Amino acid sequence: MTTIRLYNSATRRKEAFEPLRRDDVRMYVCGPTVYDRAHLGNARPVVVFDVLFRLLRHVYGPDHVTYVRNFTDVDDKINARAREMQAAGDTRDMNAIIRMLTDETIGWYHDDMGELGALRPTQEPRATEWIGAMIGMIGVLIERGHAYAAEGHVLFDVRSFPAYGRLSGRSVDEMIAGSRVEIAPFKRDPMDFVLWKPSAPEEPGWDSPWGRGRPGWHIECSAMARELLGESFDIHGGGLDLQFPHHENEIAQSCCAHPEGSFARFWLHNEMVQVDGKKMSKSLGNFFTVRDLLDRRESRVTGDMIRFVMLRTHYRSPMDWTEEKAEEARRVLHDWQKVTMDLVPSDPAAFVPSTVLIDALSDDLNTHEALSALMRLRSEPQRLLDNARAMGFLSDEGRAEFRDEWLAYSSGRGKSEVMEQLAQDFDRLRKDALETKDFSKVDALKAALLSAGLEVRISKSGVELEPGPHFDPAKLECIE
RNA sequence: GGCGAGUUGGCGGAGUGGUUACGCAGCGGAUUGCAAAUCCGUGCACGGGGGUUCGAUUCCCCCACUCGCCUCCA
Repeated sequence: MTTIRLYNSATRRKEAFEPLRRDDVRMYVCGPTVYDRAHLGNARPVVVFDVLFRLLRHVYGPDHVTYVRNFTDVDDKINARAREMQAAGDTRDMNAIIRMLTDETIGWYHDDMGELGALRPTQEPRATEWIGAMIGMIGVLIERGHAYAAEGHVLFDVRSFPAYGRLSGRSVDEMIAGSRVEIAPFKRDPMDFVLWKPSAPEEPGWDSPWGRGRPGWHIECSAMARELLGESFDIHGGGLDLQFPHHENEIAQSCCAHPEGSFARFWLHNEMVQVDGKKMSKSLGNFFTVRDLLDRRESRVTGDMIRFVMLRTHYRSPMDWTEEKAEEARRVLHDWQKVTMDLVPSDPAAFVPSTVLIDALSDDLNTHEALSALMRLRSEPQRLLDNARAMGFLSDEGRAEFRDEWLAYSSGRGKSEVMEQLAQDFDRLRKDALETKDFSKVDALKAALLSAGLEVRISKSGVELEPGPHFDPAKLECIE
């Protein structure tokens, strides 16, 4: 049996992973707040934890892993976006706008993350569908003396939980000393955080023992994790920027409401995506969305390419998105597509992944090494295909798209009479030139073909044309 | 200011107490009218200082720099 070793943020060590129950490995990952297209930073944990999900399924069996990732569909940023839309002339009431906005954003998210080769989690709960569980948990926290109501709010009393700050390695006193936030006057302690807050009449709100209001951000994960995974489960993942305060608060809420459980045993945090050495974030405005990248016609970026670039960097290191990395990914993936084009993927149930691949991934998700292992499999295309697919690359859709384009624009095989004609014309031109020693016409045509991204293969038996990594059909039209 | 992570060849990026992954680029060769593609070969490294050690890029200490969190954020 493969032993998976994972770096546990809670202990700051790489530890051998042993699930609580081998027949039900449980993982929770913080999902997006749905008010906008996912940017590249949002995509990183999706890809990273997708790899972990796949690895767990491989080791423990596909039916023995439960992966929960939430959608935050109640949040001040969503409310703010709805108000913006009203200001821009949308006449619907706020709740109607929000419903449309969150539904649409979730659809986009599924589309975009699907193109990155990410499997859907086992469950994707929406916060608004679990408000009752949140209210219940808040009630328990008040009963147990870990929370208090004040001016329509309910606050968590951080002083009631001695372990507060342990995950992120800080103490309440130090944080207060270095605090730069304004402190609401009704807080007993400056670090106390909101479990429930009142809603204005037009804002989304739910009736509760503390009046009409909405949950604070952190309680949803605690409540949904408890409902769907139980008081104790195996893995909790998310971006490093969530470690404090979000995950710290989740631990406080869950452990105080359910002291009989241990909440998550392994905490995994992925590092940030950077642009020009700075974290990509919405607040800095230096972000671009996955969809921007996929739709930018001239760069022709595919989901596989984004996935490749993501996994080329270890998940605990910051990752810079650069043109050079995208190009490397393009070149490698084009090659993989080409050499596996005519093969049929093995039945995933019967296929045994490469030991090197599994060993690499089992060592705290060394995806870089795993990709190197795939590259070394190039001389065995069937194994390359099957192993690459196990890593989420070379999907059926991507392969079909590649194959169609390749056949349409290569000579000698496939369905392209135009390209065949072009190759023959080129060959005749070249043979003439060999007689006359005047290569100017041949060189001009060759340069044009190459600049369209075609590979021009000249041999004694003739000329072959094939699309290369940078092939662009649009450029072909200029060629006479 | 507090806490944490990092600094590897031209670039990206693993890893290891001794024999230096891998990819790209570069260089040389085969091939070609010249190329492209392909194949073969090849040079280049571990931020600075001190310590432990027979031996450190790898362990320890100090310094410098970079990044992140401490406020919404994946």
